[in-house]
Amino acid sequence: MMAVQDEIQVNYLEEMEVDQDSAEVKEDSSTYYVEQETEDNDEFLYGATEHEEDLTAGIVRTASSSGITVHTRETEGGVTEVLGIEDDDVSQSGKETYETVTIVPSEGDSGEVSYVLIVQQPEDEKEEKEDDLKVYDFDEGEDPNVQTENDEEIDDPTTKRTPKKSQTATQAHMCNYCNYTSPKRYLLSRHMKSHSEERPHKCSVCERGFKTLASLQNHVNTHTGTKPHKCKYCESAFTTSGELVRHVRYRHTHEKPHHCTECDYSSVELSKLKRHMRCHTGERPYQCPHCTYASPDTFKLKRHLRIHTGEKPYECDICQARFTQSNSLKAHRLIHTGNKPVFKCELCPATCGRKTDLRIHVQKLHTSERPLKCKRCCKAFPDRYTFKLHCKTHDGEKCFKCDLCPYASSSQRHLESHMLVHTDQKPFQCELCDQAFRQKQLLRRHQNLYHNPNYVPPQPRDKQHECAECGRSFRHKGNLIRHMAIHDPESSAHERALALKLGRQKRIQIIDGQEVQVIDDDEDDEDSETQVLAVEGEDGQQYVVLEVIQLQDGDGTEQTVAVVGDDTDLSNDQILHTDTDIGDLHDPTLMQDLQDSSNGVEFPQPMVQDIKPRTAIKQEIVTENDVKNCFGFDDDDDDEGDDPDSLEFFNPIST
DNA sequence: TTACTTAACGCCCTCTGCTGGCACCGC
DNA sequence: AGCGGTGCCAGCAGAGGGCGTTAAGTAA
Repeated sequence: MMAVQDEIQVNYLEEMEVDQDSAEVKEDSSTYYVEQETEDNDEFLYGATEHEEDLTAGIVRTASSSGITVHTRETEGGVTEVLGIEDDDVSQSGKETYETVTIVPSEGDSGEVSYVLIVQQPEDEKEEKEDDLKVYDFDEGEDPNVQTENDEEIDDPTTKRTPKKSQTATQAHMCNYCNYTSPKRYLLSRHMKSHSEERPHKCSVCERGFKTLASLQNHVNTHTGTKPHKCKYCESAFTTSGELVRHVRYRHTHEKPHHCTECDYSSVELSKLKRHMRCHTGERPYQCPHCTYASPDTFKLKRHLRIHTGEKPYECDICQARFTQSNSLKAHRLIHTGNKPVFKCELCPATCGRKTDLRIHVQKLHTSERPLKCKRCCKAFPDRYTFKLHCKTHDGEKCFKCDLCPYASSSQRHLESHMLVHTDQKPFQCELCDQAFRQKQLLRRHQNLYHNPNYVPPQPRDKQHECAECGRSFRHKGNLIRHMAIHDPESSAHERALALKLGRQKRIQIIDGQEVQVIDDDEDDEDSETQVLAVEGEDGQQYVVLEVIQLQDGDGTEQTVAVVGDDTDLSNDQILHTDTDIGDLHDPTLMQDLQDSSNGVEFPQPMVQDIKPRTAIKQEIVTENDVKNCFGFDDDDDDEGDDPDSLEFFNPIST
């Protein structure tokens, strides 16, 4: 800090300091932030206004804050030069106060380079200012210890040096270390204690020292628990009367004399209002040394620094998880206690664990900028929730109808897949052979079967559907339902109706004068294995039933037929070409997809298309006897030997 | 000169809101 | 299997409340 002294001797006008790290320009107790320059040359300006102009000599910037405007210039060498400082109030009054300043590098004790800002006063003000300064001038012959303290005070960015402008040189008693003056000698004497680190009044309990007897007495009271100032509204008690008064204002009278001029905020303490004002000005005096974050107060900076230090002072006593903030721990603890609050949505049955999540829920599901239109029926809905509710009304309804044939589906995806039949497109081409498919899963299954030697078909499922009457178990719910008819023969029609109502769809029906239900599968189970049936055709050839379709006779009556496949070249006119070949039977997942996508397809007549070896499916009318003969059908599936789920059994290649 | 009051600083706390990662679920 | 929607959770920051401490003002 001797550099300061030297400069003061030469050009003793007014000293300011610019710390290199924060580029912080301080004048007395007010702090003006000129600019912050980080390692990556990002620049931050904490001021109400900013002006930047490129000049050949460098970049000139203007930053304003708290009624003071600071003009700086960055030269080519990266040196920031403060050109001048303006008092906005004075400037507005028309009085020119533009000052010339220079920045002098100064090496501090810590090794960090600071800058001393020397402000050049205009000549006409200089004399008057110097007269004033004489009043507060430092005595060069002061005790060197005292001088050191003063240096530390200047180095400390939090140190305030508040001149009392109202005080004049006519007051008799003046402090030699600061601008304090007092008409009373004792007051100055008392004030001088603030400059001294001497603490003559020692606590007998903890040996801590205090400057005044009153301070010691208050401290001793903390040891003894003596709190003489008791609140008349509650049980609280305090060591000083000031604490009690403030407490009463905070807790009981809610008297808030300090009002914000920008908003309706008011506070008990002025310091709180000052802190509050930073949210209006955007002032962030506390710069993080590790990143670009700057905080409006010390606590936030301290809290923020934990990110860099990794400090997590809050530990869960149950699971030892650690947190940087106390409230994070508090929220975490609720997981263990089970006392999680439940925030119920007023607009739907949804509940959330936290208020903020409920708000997001309402935002996402119950607010929408524009109405949502149902693609199926074109109705519009105000938000996502009502839209989703509406969509459920379409469940089971085949809203997606083909324009070229009577096909209808409950899903847009299925309709799109179906349309490939009309366009004869097969977008999924096998890269290892010339096979192509209409569906992605068909290609995948094909590649597994023919190009992947490591492919292992999934295991058949357990028999999870048990009859409550006799204890027999079935793999498929449909079989159980059918089985239940044994116990109550009169209920079959009702059960079928119920099954249909529940959305379960019959996979195979043999129409031969009378309806025979062969097998159902679990529509509600995505993992359900496909019911694959084998039948024997009129030519004695065994066929595998791949799918069941509805046909219309000439008289308009519907007939259900089974689509079957074999491993032979087919030349029958009534051949339904699909992407499926016999190998499909190895892949139950694929078969499920196939049946899902073809279920309910209404073909006015069979479609005859190109036939390729191993990709042709022969369509046959199969009879009940065909099926029964083929299966040795005994009306249940609890025997592995005749289990229609058994792919091996139904694989025509293996037979 | 003393004792009390007031102002100011600073620390710690809570409440709140936003964000992003993650897991789960349904399509 | 992939993807989007959704809820849960941790991390983090903004804002403000409450109080301990100290210094300055002031009346007795």
